Formats: sequence, C-alpha cells, structure tokens
Amino acid sequence: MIPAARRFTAASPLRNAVSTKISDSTVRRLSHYLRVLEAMHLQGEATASSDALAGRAGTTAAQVRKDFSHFGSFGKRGTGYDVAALVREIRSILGLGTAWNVALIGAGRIGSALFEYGDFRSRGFRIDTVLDVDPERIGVSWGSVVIEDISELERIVREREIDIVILAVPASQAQAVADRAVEAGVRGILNFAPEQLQLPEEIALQNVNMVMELESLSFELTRAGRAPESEALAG
Amino acid sequence: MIPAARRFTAASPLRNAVSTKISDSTVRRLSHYLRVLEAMHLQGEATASSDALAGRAGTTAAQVRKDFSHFGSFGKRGTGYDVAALVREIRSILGLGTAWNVALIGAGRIGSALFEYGDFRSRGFRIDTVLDVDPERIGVSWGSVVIEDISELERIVREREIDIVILAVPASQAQAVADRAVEAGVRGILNFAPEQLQLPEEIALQNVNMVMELESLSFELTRAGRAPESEALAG
DNA sequence: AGGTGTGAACACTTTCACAGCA
DNA sequence: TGCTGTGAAAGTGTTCACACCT
Repeated sequence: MIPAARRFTAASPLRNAVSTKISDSTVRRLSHYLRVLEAMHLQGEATASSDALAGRAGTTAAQVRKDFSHFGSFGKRGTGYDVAALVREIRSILGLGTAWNVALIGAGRIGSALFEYGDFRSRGFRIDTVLDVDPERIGVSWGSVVIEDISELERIVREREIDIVILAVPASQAQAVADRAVEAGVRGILNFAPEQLQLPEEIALQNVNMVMELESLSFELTRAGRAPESEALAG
Repeated sequence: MIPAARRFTAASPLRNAVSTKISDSTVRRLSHYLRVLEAMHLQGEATASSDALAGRAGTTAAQVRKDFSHFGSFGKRGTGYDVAALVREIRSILGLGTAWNVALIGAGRIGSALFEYGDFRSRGFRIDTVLDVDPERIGVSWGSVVIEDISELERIVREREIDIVILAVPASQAQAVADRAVEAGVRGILNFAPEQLQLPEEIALQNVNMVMELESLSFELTRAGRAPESEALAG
C-alpha cells in the first residue's frame, strides 16, 4: 500500500513549485502550529490571526506567515486563518493523512515507554510491530501486539511494508540494525540510540538524544553566572 | 505577563571575550564531539585531527575548528588535538564538572524510562529526587530513591537545592508545575510535555517533543517523491 | 609537510515594512 | 480598516581559503 512517491503528481492542491528546500525549523514549527490549532479548535475558536497563533506557539507573526507562504496562501486578509481549514492544510503538508506503518525495535524500557506514549497514537502513528532480541521478551503481548524476534526483521518489514522504524536499541547495536532495516526497505528512522548513524542519503533520519538536551541545559546554567567576571580557564 | 527583556536594556553588561552568544547548534555539536572523543579515548587513540573528529561526528573539519575556536585554541598545528585534554576542555565548557541536582517530576511511563536511562547516570546526571501526584506511586521505591508527594515540591527544591527539573507530566499540568518549580528556585527545565512553556527569560529550557520528530519524518517521506529531479548517482 | 585558527565569502533564516486584498 | 503575503534588509550560521605554527 501507499506507493511512496507520486501521490501528488496529477492534480496537486498545492500551487506553484514547492520544490525548494524547506528548512527543518519550518517543519518543526508547522508541527507546533498544528498542535496549537487543534487546541484552539477544541476551544471553539473558528479563526486565528498569525499574531494569535504566534503568541500561542512562542514565535512571531511574520514567522508564522512566512512559514505558511512556502506552501500556499491559506489566510483571508483582514480576517486571519480558518482554524479547521488550516488544520487540514498542515496535516496534508506534513503527510499525516498517510497511515504510516511504524515498527518499534527494542522492547526495553525506552521502547515500552514509547509504545505506550499516548501522543503517538492520538496523532495517527500506530505502532503495530515490535521487535526485540531477548528471548524473554519475544512472544510477550503488549495489548494486541506480540513482540517478535528481530531475526524476522527483513521478512516483517517487507511483508508489512514498514515505512518508519523507531530505534530503541543500545548504541552498540544501532548501526547494524539500522542497516538491516534500510536494506529491507524502511524509508525513515527515528533514532533514540546515542550513536551517529551513517545511512544512505535518501533515508530520512531524526535523532532524539536526551543526554544532549541535558548537556545543553548544563551549558546554559554554567554560562548564566559568567557575565560579570569570566571565570577564566587558563592553559 | 512575563516582562520579557528588561535586564539588557541599556548598554550590554556582557563582556567581549567569551561572552558572545554561542549558538545552540554549536553547543549540541560539542556534546556530540564529547561522546565521540570519549569513544576514541577508550579505543586508545591519543590524538584526533579536526578531520577525523568531523568524520566520526558527521560534520566538517572547518565546523569542528570553528566550534572550538569560540572557547579557545586547544589544538597543536600539524598534530591535531590531544584526545584526553580535549575531553576535559569540553566537559568544562559544558559545565559537566558540576554535580547538578536533578529532580524528576512525573513517575509515569516516560518518567520511569528516563529514571532508568543509563546514559544520564553515566554522564553524571544523577536523579535523586522523584515526585508524583498519584498516591499509588508516592512512597514507592525506585532503587534507593523513594517517590515523594509533589505537594512537597517547593520544600524539596529549596532544601536539596535542585538546579534542574525533568518534567514528565501531562501537558495539562506542565505549565503549573513548571511555574511552581521556577518559583522555588529551579534554574533549568527539560520538558517532555508537548506544551509550550512560558517562563522567565533567565530560566533555561529544553523541549523534547517526540511527536514533532515523527511528524518531521512524515514530512520528509511525503516530500521524497516530489523532488524536482532525483539526482541519481551517475557512475 | 601537516593541520590549526580565523577573517572573509557565502548561504540560509528571520525580521521588517508595506502593497494589496477582504 | 485589519490582516495577509512577500520582496528586501538584517541577522546568523557555515564554508572557504590561507596565514601561521610545529
């Protein structure tokens, strides 16, 4: 199912060439706007100005408008954006209409937390395949999903046409498992292992590295006090 | 609310030297270099050139040198960097010499995964306070740490001089809990709730939003087929 | 030679400011 | 009138290229 490419070839609802590269920050903001807009929708707000949206999303009105402008013009001058319509537009831009087939590899602590993570489900990412190496885990049921043997990875990816793999294995295993997944046809990887994966260019990769986030905090806290007198570090 | 910037109005109190703003990407790369260098150290490599480091970290040699140049000159021309010394330098830059007091708020599935997350410990971030609202959880022991009542948050933060809070509570609670933590003296927050926190400027904040990462993947996969010309690798 | 440190060039992102439309 | 959409300006981050040191 979902023949990857060329779903927009013919009658694309998108206007002119969207072929220019969209920056990662723009994409992340779109995801953010989407969440904000869904909340506004629930609160019964029918329209939203770029200014209102910016306030809720922690950015600026100009940024909001520029972000949307890469994909078309969705607003009404003098009025703002129709919340429900904009939700649909962003979902379409992000490809959330597609029911991606997602597999989780690694049924350890992080894996299980991710599996249960309510926000994946509510946003349409259903994990219906879980793999692990540990014989103690293989065969165990998580809800309606049974943990399967990672040795079956290739067959499973092919048969179920897995698009995205969530990688929650130890760093030492990450590259090898990723290679196998890619070889079998996976197109995107969400990597939780603290390891720099080397992948073919056409494979989409997102890393989540929580240590990096904590170390960024540490850096900021360390710097905060250094304004008046730099605590010099001599050689 | 939040009287934005009123601290830097007149002349900048910041000194020249090392006080220029360091970009977030630089900080994240430093964290990455550190991990790579530690691995090289274990492998017995005594020196590393910017080129070798770049290869392992997935960036460029010029980028590596520029990143370091913001903090000093740590290399030897013609030779490269002394691995052990550079590890020490980066740890110092990131403030990893400091034993930050970290509290985890939210002992649910994500919270427990984070608590057990080996990489926090091995990198020196010890979580020795865990709080939750749920009476079923309060009093339970996780290793040597006993889950405490979140109603005690203010007292605990003050008494234990908590620097950093890892926020793993539902989005609906996140802002309120963050406000209390900040009020009690916390200086940095690692936020796992999919909620845009509004905090005073001097509080360091890092967000981890896994849905956003998955949606970025979805966007890339959706766009993949739409490239103007697939640059096939010519022989 | 070999590889760092860094100003200058380049590329990319954000902000400004205003024309244009509902 | 009010707010979008967008070129142009300003600001940031990355890459280049080479002087300089070991």
